[in-house]
Formats: sequence, C-alpha cells, structure tokens
Amino acid sequence: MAEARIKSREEDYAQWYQDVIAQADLAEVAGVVKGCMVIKPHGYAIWEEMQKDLDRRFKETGHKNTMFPLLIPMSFLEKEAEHVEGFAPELAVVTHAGGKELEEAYCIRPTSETIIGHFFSKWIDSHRDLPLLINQWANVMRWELRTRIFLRTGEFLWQEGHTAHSTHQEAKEEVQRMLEVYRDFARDVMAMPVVCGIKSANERFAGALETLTIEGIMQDGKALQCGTSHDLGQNFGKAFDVTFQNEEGVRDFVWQTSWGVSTRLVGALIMTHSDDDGLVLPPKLAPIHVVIVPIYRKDEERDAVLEAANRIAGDLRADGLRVEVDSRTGMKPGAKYYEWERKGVPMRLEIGPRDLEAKAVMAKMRLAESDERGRPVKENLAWENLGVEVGKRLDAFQQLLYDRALAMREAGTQVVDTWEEFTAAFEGTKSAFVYAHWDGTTETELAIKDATKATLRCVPLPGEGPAVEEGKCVKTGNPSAQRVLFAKNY
RNA sequence: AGCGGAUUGGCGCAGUUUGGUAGCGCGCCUGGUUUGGGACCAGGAGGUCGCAGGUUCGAAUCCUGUAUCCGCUACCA
Repeated sequence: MAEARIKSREEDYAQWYQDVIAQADLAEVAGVVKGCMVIKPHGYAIWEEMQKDLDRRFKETGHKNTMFPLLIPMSFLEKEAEHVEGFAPELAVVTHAGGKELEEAYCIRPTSETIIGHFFSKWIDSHRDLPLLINQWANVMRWELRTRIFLRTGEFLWQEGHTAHSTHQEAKEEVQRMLEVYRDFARDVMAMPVVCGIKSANERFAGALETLTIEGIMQDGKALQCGTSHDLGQNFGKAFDVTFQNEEGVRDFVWQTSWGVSTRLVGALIMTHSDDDGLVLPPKLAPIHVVIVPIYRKDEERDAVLEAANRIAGDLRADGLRVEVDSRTGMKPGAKYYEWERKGVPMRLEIGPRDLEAKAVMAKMRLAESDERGRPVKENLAWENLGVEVGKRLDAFQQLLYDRALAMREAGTQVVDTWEEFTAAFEGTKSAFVYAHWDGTTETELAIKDATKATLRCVPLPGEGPAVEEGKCVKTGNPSAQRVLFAKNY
C-alpha cells in the first residue's frame, strides 16, 4: 500500500537526498535558470530559524549588519591576485545595463571581500576606527558546473562577516572566535557535531593566509564543509589600501578577517538527521515543533475535538512553542501523520473523542520506537502541564539527535596508519572520517586525492580528533607532526 | 566543461524501434459516504509531447541545433 515516495538511503543515497527535499517541500531546482534553486516556504522557514540564532550570536560578539552592492566592478576582483584567480572561473558578469554596453563590466558578487575592502579604505583612518566588525546577510552567485540542491547551486544565501583590526593577533582571535560561534551553533542548535581545523594551502580561501573550517560528517561518510573563518592578513588591506594610523602615529595596513555559513547548512541538516521516512528536524530549527491532528467521526465530535485542539494549541503557543493544528477535511488522520513526518515535525499530538473524555492527548515523536507489532510507540499525556511535558520531550529529542549524530560520526571515524587501510576506507564509493599522517605537502595531498578521491578536510585544532602524535605520512612515509582528517566530500 | 542518460497534464511513467495527430497511475475539482497509521464510489477539469529549425501529404516518433535536469568525472559554500 505504502508507495515508496522516498528512495531508501541504502538503495540510492543521492536520490534519497533529493526525494527528502521534494517530499518535505523544502525547495526545487529552478530549471529556467541554470543551477539555481527556489527555496519554498518550509525550507526558507528553516533558514530563517538558523538566521535568527546566528544573527543573535553575531550581535552578541559585537557585529553589526550591513548591505553592500550585489554588483562589483570587475577591476576590484583583479586587485588581489589569488582572489581573482580563485573566483574568475565561476563569475557571472553583467556587461549591459540601461540598454547599452557598460564602460566597465560588473560581476555578480561571488563573495564581498573586494567591495567591502574598498569601503573599509574610505571608513578607516585611525586605530580608533578599529576594530570594525560587520556582517551581511546576502545572496551570492558562483557559476558552478554541477548543481546539488542546497549543497552547490549557482545562487545561494549566506552571511559573510568582514572585520578589520589593528593587529594580526587581534584578527586571529576574531577568526578563532567566529569559528567557535559556528561550532557551538552546529552542536547546540543543529545537533550536529563538527570537527574544527585548519585548511591546507590547497584548500584555503583564495586570498587568505589561513582558513579555519568546521567539517561535518554526513550519513554516507562524506564530509561537508559547513562553515569557514578566514585570516586574510593584510592581503586585502594592501590591495584596497585600507590603512590606519596607530597610537604611535605610524600608518599601517589593517588586518582583516572574513567568515561565512550558507544555506548549505540546510543540506547538512538533512544529511545528518533525516531517514528513509523523510526529513528529521531538531526542535531548535523546526518551523513547527508540534502538529496537532484532530480525530473525529460525527459533526458533534468534530466541533468538540477542534475546540480542544485549538485551545491546546493556544496554550502551547503561549509557552513559546510553534504549533500547527491540521484541521484539513477530507483527509484521514493517517495521511496527515505521514505528511508531517515527511516534513520533519518533531512531535505530533493526536486528539479525538477518547482523549476529550480522558482530558489527555496521544503524543508521538518523529523518531519513535516501534512495538512488537511494528506500530510506533505513542504516549498518553494529560492536558494538565502539557506545555512542560511537551517541552521536556522536545529537549530530549534535540539531545537524542545530537547523540545519534555523534554516534554516527564515531562509527564513521577511523585512525589509520597504513596505505592499505587508507585505501580500503575509500574503496569504491565508500567514505569515512579518516585520521592519518600527512607529510604537509600539496603534492602528497593531491596524490592521495588522485588515488582515493579522499580530500584533506583539515588539520584538526587542539582538542579535535585523536591525540596529537608524530608519525610517518601514510602515502610517502615522510615525517608528519600530527594526523590530519581525510574524507571524500560534497 | 567531458562522457552517458533523460525531458510527454501538477508528479511518476507508457507510446518513439516500424511517422497517421496522445494514454495510464497518482494528484486536482464537484457531490456523497468516510476519518485512532497513506479511504471509497460517481462525475469532471487539465497536455502547442523542453525549445527552434528541417524532412514529409502528415512528426511525440526521423534529422540538425539548442536549453534544462540526472549520474560519473572535474570545479566549488
């Protein structure tokens, strides 16, 4: 009876991912604009929850929001050699406007370091202007060759923080601080454990001295870069002449940082928690915490049930919960159950005549155990103190998701010392988080990628990954200071 | 960008080999009966077959070009 709306993860992981997005009604490929997506209300609502939480964290760390132009003069990109080399191949360029060819072409921003650098040079004169701490919520465009919805699209939403400091030390502290904001957000809000580390020279941001990253592991063992924080040094300061006079009256270039996360996080959320029944959302990001499904036969029952459902919804909302009453007619309760489960709603309350009698509701969590007859376990909750009890269960659900994700990461993590073990971990389409010694050269990094498709995700920061010890490179046998993280990636 | 596959009502597909003017399932609309894990009956609406050329008396079907999507590769948040 149950037609397979969602391909199982085991059968076809990539198809499963697309099916979950379609069935949860999160987004769709635009089609009429190559590589671009339409984010639908349920998907956008998740992004809005992410924005709300992150925006608060950015403001708590002293940043203010801004808006810079979508279009950037082409000459701006060319001012920083590595930057233009890195981004030129994926630029969309505007050559005509107002019915005539432009004197100078604009590109649609792939990121805003250059145009922000230009304005920083206008705004900064004195050490008293520093630090300058801003953020922008924006769309950017990178003309990628292959689209994967939420993970890699031509246009995407993100935030980009840009800061300027008087010393390199202060800039480095900012880079670290914002990485920690991302890590905390991933862990505490997305229920997603991440590995914090430093990108190799080969993987770092075009124009940065150093790029810090948070790397998440997906259910298929592949890594997803979930956020980055860059130490730009004085590269953009020099390119855009961003200088200030220090306390001694000496003019110097500012030290800059930039950091960002994107709507890719929605993809990370899906591939961390969801299952073959569809989307699974952590309560802290779920647009709907609780859906109430009324059950009735006769009209009199219907009125009484709906009245109770609406009253309960009102009470729960007053407790700060996001609640929806599914009062659609002509749809059996079972059909509603499946729909809300596909959409990832963490908790469902069923209320019918029997419950009115008992002054209670039946509660079912999105990840319920099944009984011996294969039916999901439900729990009877009294009306009295319902908000408190629901809140407890949502908190427990948030924790459960984190625990599951952490267990998944542990099961998918290996410490490897031989090339045989290394290649075995990445055989065929397999992937895992593999910690192995590396000799520190780009040459070896590329040779490993060539042989196994595994990429160097990061050099773990202190406290991340296995205990630091010296060893020999898994590929070349040359000396290595510590193990680094390899995985195939999205 | 390279190689391969695809594009036919909202969705999933058949029809293409062998050219004759489009069909099925789901969904949708109306009415009725239903409603504690994906309801049923009856009636109904909806398609210039991705787009542009060409061949032909006639093209969803053959040819050329092109766009978009999917898979692998490559590039990247």
